[in-house]
Amino acid sequence: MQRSIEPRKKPRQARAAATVEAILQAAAHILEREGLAALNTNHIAERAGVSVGSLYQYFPTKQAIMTEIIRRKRRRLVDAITLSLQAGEGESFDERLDRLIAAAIEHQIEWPRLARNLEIAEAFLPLQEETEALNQALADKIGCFLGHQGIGDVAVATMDLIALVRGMIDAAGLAGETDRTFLAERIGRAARGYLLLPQAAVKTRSMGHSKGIAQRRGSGPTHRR
Amino acid sequence: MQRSIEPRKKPRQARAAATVEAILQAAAHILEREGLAALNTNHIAERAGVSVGSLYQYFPTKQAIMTEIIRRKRRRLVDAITLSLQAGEGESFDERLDRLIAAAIEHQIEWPRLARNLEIAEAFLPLQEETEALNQALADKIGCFLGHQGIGDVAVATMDLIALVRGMIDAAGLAGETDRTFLAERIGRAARGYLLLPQAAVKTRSMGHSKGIAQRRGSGPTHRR
DNA sequence: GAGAAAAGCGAGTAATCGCTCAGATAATAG
DNA sequence: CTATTATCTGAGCGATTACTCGCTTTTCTC
Repeated sequence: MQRSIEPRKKPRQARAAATVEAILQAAAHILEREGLAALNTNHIAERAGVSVGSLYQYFPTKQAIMTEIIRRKRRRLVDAITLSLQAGEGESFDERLDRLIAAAIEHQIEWPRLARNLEIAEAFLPLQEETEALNQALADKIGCFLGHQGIGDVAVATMDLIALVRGMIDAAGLAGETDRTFLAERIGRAARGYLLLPQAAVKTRSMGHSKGIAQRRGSGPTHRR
Repeated sequence: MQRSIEPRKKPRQARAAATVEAILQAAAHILEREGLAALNTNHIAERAGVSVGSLYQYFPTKQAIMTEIIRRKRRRLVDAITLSLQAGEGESFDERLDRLIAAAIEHQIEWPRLARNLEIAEAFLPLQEETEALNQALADKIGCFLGHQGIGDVAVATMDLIALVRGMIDAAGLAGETDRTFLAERIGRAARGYLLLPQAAVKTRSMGHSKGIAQRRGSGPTHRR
């Protein structure tokens, strides 16, 4: 039932490498311009200027193509975050936070529909593990940064910050915003509020049927199963 | 090319109404437990304990089923937001904000994968108009609430707040969190930071190739096309 | 150059899945 | 009861599309 999503074979000649690039390029292009529904293997091959046969030499399934695109994008994100943290070494907390936010915006806002369609495509791919790993990698880097700031629960804070930043950038991107500075300023306010405002004393205003065990506080997010 | 997404006919007998409910129930169940990829009409019918034929008596297309689920969920959201604002009339800003956040959490966290998959499914449905209308309805209510707080650009603020809150709740839900109080407190900090922290003077630290026209400021989000 | 290996081709196959329709069954009316 | 209307059934049609395979062309090796 479940077919492979791993690449089939490595290209050995230059033209083969070019073919692989053309395929990925074409798929990304279709995702940005025509949407997920238009993404079928015949169309990808056509747009890439190769035959379906060639496509299937390097990717055993259509999902493998999407997987590779997602993996590359993730690699770029991790790199960008890493770089932005390195670049800001020695700077103030505020400056470094701004760098982080700017890097995230730059990464996500350039091709907003591609970004969104990739997130959607993930729903059809068996990538939960890799997603966890990515989040872990980001959490490590960002958590290390936050750790120096006396933030309490670093794991939770990291998850929240990523979610907050992603949510706001995605919404802005889909709304057609291109002014990165304005967006960065707004995200910065939310992030600073999250990180710096005092934690409210836990008023136990009961909040509906709280059917969970009162776990949590300083042990990281609970993962299902 | 585009088929209808409106219900086909109203059930007139009790058992027919039960059939419709069973179908919607089954579809939602599949979305929560098995994911979007497993959502096909044969499977829905099977799980609902009816035949495909019956399914197509009430829903002309598969998309019509998803549309109905989404519409119901939206109706519940608007109702919950409205109620939470009414309930808090006369209370302080802080209390009302907390009510809003609690309502959003209650709405989104119960079936987190269903919520996520519905958002994804929307990408395949011709619901832009309704989505705009929903956002407008929420923006009106929330904007009216925010308007009394001296927030500058209410439209942008509303969009940002919704994105921020949704992002954080979704992430927490998918991570398996069930402690609503803890989550509400964190979201509250981010929201308050966004709303109450002073807008930073616009430092023109150039942020990459800012290829957009410097539009924006106080005129609401720019929508594509 | 010859031979081998890699890359490319694209018509065709097979599987999936949305959806129909001809007829069976149940509820309701008179 | 009969007639009528509402509901339900599920085998299978049709369209889409992921994927294969036998063959050709290009590049590499010696």
